[in-house]
Amino acid sequence: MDKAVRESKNGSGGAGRLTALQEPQVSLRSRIIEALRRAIECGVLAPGARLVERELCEQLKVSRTSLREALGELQAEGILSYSPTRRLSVSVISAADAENAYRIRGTLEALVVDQFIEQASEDDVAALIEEGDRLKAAYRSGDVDRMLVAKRAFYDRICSGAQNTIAFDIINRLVLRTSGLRRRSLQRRERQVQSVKEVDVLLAAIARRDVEAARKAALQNVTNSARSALHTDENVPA
Amino acid sequence: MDKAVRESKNGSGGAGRLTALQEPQVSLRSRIIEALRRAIECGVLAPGARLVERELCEQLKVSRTSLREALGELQAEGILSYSPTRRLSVSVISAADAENAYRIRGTLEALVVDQFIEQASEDDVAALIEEGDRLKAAYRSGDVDRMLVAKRAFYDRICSGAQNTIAFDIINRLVLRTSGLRRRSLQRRERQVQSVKEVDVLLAAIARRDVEAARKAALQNVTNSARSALHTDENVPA
DNA sequence: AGGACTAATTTGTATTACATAATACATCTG
DNA sequence: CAGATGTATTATGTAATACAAATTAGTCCT
Repeated sequence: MDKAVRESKNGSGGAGRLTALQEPQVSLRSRIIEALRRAIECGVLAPGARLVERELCEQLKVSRTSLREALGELQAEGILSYSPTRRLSVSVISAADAENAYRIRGTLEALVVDQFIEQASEDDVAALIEEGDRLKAAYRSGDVDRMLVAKRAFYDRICSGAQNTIAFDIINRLVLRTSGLRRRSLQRRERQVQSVKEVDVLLAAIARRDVEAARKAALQNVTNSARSALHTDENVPA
Repeated sequence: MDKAVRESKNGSGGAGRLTALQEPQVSLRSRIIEALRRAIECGVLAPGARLVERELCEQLKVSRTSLREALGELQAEGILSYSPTRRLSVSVISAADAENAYRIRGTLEALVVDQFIEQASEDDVAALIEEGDRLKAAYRSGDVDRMLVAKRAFYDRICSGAQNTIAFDIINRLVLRTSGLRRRSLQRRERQVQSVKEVDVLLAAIARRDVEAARKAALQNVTNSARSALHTDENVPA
């Protein structure tokens, strides 16, 4: 999944030779999926929101055939779901499932961090640190969308350094599934500050190739996210 | 994914109350997916095999529309993939990816086993042990298909006892992705014998609610599977 | 208001169509 | 004849249309 993201990191082309043009055209389906995903991640389509095929077709200006292929995929991913009565809506993740999603993410992130340290070159580490700077900048900016993008890029670096694309895909899926919850928690300044610190701790551990510390940092990171997202004061509006 | 599997475990209905009839009709799409998945798992469609839409339509007797929806889903799951030249085929998993898949499975299984011990009732444990018996019987029978089914049922029990459906889905996906490799290794008698032992160790640990031992057993189990599947003597035909 | 009947939507599936891309096959040229 | 070029065939991506079955909304009746 997320082929687009992965393919976009083309190596530096040597001058004098033509490089194959990647993605002559991203398939419409991918673009629809991308659009919907973004909409969900950004909260344009809130959890629970009902989706009507015809409307989406009109808004996206695509045929129902293509739309449905995209919807099918998102449903397979679990971020859309059909009610018993066949109505499609953005999945509302239960607290229990969210808890599980976070737990799984925790183990997975610990795993890839481990692999990263084991396999990454010095350059990879440097690149990751740089990506980390961008991530921190995003947190400081307070712009949630930017955080989401930066965070994903950060993961991407770790996973590709760890040479574990599968984990990347799974993590991304999990993240998306909890994006409904995440959003609010990411908006809280204190969480942002905390996140910056966490990134620092993690990067420091990675930089000195301290597997144990890094695993712990990764796990802690997710644990905190979970806590912040889950038992967030639901009574904010009160 | 695998909605069908999940929905089929309806709780015991108290007498005197009507239970909603589940799955009034499994959608055609699900059935197509199921058929293709089984074909892949059983090796009817070997890794690398090319798939032609029209042919599949004819064989399955469904419209291209429906077929494509199914194909899309399987592709999203990673068990089918498009070549850069748009040819669809059963994914051939690289050794590196397989290694990762197994590693991830290892951590996930350790996690759910942990959760199982933490949350399962005595009944759940009893049910799991029973399921384990069936699994062992399957291993002893030497019938690979039966093993696959039993193994999945076993996982299902663990995950539902652990109340972690998400993990179940992910594990299933991973299993499917490596099914090409698995098959051969499952056929080897020694592996079967070994598997029976492993199940016993795991169940024993779970029965006495020994988290550490159980985690270790689960992890060991996957590690062994991986070893058996991966560095399997490729030179069998030689 | 409560209930039954009808009309309008929505979804699942199928068919047909067509442009573009990919492959196989035939031809030409040196 | 090898290699290159052109052409026919097949496959895929996307759209449009159709229609039955299920669902929902709306209307009318009492």
